[in-house]
Amino acid sequence: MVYASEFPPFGVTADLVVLTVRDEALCGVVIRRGHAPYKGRWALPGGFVEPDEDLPAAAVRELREETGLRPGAAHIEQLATYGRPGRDPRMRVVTVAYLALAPDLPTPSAGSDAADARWVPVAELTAARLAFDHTTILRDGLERARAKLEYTPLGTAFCPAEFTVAELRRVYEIVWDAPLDARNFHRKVTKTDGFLEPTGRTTTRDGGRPAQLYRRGTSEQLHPPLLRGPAG
Amino acid sequence: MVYASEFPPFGVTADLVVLTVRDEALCGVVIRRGHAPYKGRWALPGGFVEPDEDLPAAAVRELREETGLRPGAAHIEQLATYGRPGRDPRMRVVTVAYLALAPDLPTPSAGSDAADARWVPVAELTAARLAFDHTTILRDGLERARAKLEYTPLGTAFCPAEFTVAELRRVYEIVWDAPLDARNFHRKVTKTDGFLEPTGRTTTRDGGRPAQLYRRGTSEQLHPPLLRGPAG
DNA sequence: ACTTGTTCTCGTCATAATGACGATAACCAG
DNA sequence: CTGGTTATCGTCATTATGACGAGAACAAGT
Repeated sequence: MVYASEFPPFGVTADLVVLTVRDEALCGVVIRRGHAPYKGRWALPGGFVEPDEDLPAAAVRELREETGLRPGAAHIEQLATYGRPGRDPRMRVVTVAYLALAPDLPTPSAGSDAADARWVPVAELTAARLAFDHTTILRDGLERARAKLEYTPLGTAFCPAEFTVAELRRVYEIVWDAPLDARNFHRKVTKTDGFLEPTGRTTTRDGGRPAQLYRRGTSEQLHPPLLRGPAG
Repeated sequence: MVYASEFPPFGVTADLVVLTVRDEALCGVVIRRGHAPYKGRWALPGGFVEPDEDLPAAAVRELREETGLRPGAAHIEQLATYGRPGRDPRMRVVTVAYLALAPDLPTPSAGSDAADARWVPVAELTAARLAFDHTTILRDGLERARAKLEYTPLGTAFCPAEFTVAELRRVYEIVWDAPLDARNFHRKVTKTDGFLEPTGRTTTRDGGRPAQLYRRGTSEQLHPPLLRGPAG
């Protein structure tokens, strides 16, 4: 690999907005920074892309190294890229941000690098002053996640492999921070082709009458979408 | 600016998918490459980001330098970032791609760098073998543009400042490559709040009965969206 | 002046999707 | 067996959509 002198060298990092729904709140992963700059501040997990590493691979690697999460269950997609000069005081860095949506997994064992990784409710994170421009990245990730629930079945990425309609509805209510009518939601998700696939099994883990268990269907898009209010 | 040795240096470019509607076809800008690699092949306009330049600024600069287009009229947004190792045979390059939607402007005067910039129908471009992974980037840009027409008023970015409903409908038909019912389309766009703003003036440039002229409204999102068929 | 061709714009009707909400089913705990 | 809880189905009014009829308002030609 030759590095010509004709082009300015940039550092490139892959950072992640990792979201889950736990304890009735939408939470994101942050890690406590161990050294300057922004020492002691919360930051999104991430790090430099290696010389021969693909960008999605770097995101997955950082997710595993810094949070201990297995990428298998999570949905990961590219979010956006941030490169404002001065956003890293040390040098010119371009950050390719990824958005990961995961079911509620146990907090990673504080082994390896993941020592200070934590799930924190996003309400606290958006109010806090994160390192670098990570507050902006987090906000963009949140808006992307909220929008994606409208026209894709990705709400299921927050659920375990098998889940009930009510559990999926709680996901929507928590991510959108708005109450939904249980009966209309049930009608919508069960009648939209390809959204849910019944397993035949039932569960009573939510109390009350037993609920059907579903897994995610095959479609990538919802037709028609499940829209938030006109305020959206 | 210090370049620590601890991180691998990347080249960073800003490339553009520039789309317009002209002569009843969706067209994109390509330039003919003057030197290796891919000498003589069509490529998307773009180039290296400068050491103290913001990413959107680099995209706007490249657009102006390589195509002579004034960024004022166009809509520009970040598309995605491409960084697969080996995508540029010379060195490791990460490309931040931008999507630009512009009204039909005259072909740039073949002055400056824009000597070999051309508008080419996207049907030809997607079939051609563009330089690097630019075919992939172009496809992603096309899909983004098609999707954005559904739930934003960005179809107006392809129109001049004042336009008729029929002209906007032609944009939709050409971008989606599907016929639309003129009467239903008219009802939809004129009754969706914030989509169009009447100017009071009329025109007969399309022949037939004079048509109202509109400009773009203030809303950023369409509620409800203007969906393509369930085929998605 | 009148006809013809064109496009614009409004209206009608059936169907589909949505929001609001009643009612029943099926479990658990006491 | 009673009351509490949640799941699921159904009803009804409202809204959005797709298909299409019909008149309005121009230009061009006769």
